Amino acid sequence: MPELPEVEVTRRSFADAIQGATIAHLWMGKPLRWPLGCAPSVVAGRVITNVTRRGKYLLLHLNPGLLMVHLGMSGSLAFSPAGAARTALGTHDHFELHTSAGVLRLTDPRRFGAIVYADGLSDARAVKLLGHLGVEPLDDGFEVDDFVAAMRMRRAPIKQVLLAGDVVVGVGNIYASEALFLAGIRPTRAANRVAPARLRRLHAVIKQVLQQAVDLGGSTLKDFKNAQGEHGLFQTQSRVYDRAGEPCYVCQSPIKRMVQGQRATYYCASCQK
DNA sequence: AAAAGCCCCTGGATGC
DNA sequence: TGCATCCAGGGGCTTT
Repeated sequence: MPELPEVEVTRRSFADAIQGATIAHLWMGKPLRWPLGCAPSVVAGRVITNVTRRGKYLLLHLNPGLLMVHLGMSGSLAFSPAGAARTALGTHDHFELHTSAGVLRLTDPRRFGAIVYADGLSDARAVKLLGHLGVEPLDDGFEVDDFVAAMRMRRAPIKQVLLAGDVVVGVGNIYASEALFLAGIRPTRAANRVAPARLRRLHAVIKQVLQQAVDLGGSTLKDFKNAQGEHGLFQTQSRVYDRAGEPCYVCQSPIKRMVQGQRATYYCASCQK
């Protein structure tokens, strides 16, 4: 589910509401991808000072401490303001953070998601999850010359390099296919065999497509909703993702589907070289 | 160092 | 209707 746009849309949908709140109680249901890393009672009484995002991780900054939230493939968060009615816990609800401002709940059927506590960003547990991440594509630090240089060092298929997240973060399976289409690059092409001019174009369209997706509230393929329960609209704008056999909007040839690294890739064989 | 596979898990869609 | 198979927004870990 959640790539950078969905995670960012989720963040914006509850960050202001929960900022400044005091944690009353943390509840964990079935095990997620990793253990929380502390006793749930450890965070009780702490204040949530801010909610930020790094790649596809949401970071709840506590005073003191840090809760790293990852939505995996099927996770979503829901925020219920204090006093508002909320549904009973369901089979797939595996985390709740009760605060003075309301309750933040994680629903994650597949349980690839995670909630991990660290003492701070320099804590080993945070470094392990965040330390290797590449640059943020929507920040000023996403510099075109650095991007081109980094891609020129990699021999793997360019789509896999995008997904790996160590050059640039947040580009997942949907937006990798979309960006490569917009840049006219075949997903299987070795990154170091892509002409610099096309890499520069790729740099531009990564920013463009991610920003567009954020503006549209993300992609809702099956079940994505932000923390206010609203779904996204980007999927209606996708040029290639999930369009196998349908005509390319540019040249009318049928969009192709293939598998790279156990993930589906969509592309136009005519527009992408 | 980098690349390629392997899993973790559940549910929905599809096919026989 | 029932059962088997395939597929799904991720990514750390292990092996080459």
